[in-house]
Amino acid sequence: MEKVKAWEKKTLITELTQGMEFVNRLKSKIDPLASPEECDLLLEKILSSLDKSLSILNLKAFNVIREPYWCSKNEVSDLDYYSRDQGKNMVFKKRKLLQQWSKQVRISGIEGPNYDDGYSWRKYGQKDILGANHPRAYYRCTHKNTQGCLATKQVQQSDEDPLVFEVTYKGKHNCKASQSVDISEENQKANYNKNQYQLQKQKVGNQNVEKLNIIKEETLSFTPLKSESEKSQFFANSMDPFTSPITSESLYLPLFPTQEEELEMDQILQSSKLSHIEFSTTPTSVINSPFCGYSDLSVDDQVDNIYPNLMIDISEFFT
DNA sequence: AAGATTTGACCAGG
DNA sequence: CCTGGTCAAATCTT
Repeated sequence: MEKVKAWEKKTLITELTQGMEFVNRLKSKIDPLASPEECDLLLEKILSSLDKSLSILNLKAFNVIREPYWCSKNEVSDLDYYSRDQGKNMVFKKRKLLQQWSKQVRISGIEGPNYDDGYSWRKYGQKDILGANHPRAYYRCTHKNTQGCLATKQVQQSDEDPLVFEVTYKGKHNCKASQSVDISEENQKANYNKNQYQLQKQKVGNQNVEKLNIIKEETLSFTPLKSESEKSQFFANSMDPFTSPITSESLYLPLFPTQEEELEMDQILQSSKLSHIEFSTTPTSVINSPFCGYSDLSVDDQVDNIYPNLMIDISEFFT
């Protein structure tokens, strides 16, 4: 127990210190020589540090607040940034961006990309990606033509772990079908079971029987990725605690706790006074969140709204 | 026959 | 010119 607390404390301090450093670096970058890309990257790093810190405090508020999945329209978000006009003067600009976010899905078996996430997709392309062992598949919402739904997703098998599929969603569903989709927890379980059944059916049909169970689905990032360069950086840096973007499971993955530490951490979480809270580690719970993107409420207000009886005592992290 | 997938061609951005 | 994303004709599946 104490060991994990020490580890949490150390990580928390590291993250906050890191965040401060990024803020200072950003502060020094806001001069005529800094590029908007540099500033964007630093901002993402700052948010990442704060998010990780919150995760360590067992308070994943940002994962709920920043989750764009539940928005009903295919909105584009504005990215504010500084650029230069032709006279090389710094000017303030807004860029329209299609919101996108990614997650990783771990399964067993070879049918990973076909797992059921509650929406119906139509594959429209596949591409070999430079430096990747596996091709990237492109899907769009089945209802694009009938209802003009612009949601798309990309699925790519991980190089490091063939059981992991990286899924990047772009845009949000505005089709009727998606709005009526019930992605409650029970329904998700049903989807998983259905998936398992289909996998087994297919494999048996191929005379290649093996145990096919969905081991785990884990959301690694629901962060809206604001540019292609950041997106490519996400995967490149996803195991780097200092450059990876905000991740809902960043508490675990980038910091490489030992198995023993992970086990103890689970015990802590289970015995914790916060353990009754269901955190949004899958779209299942996230999707029922009343929040959509950023709101005018402060973080405190939003947390209070989600968990009205939540009392957080962080002193134990510093004992 | 209708809908979904495959795959080479095309296109835009860097 | 290279790369990633999309298109669309051919093919496959239901």
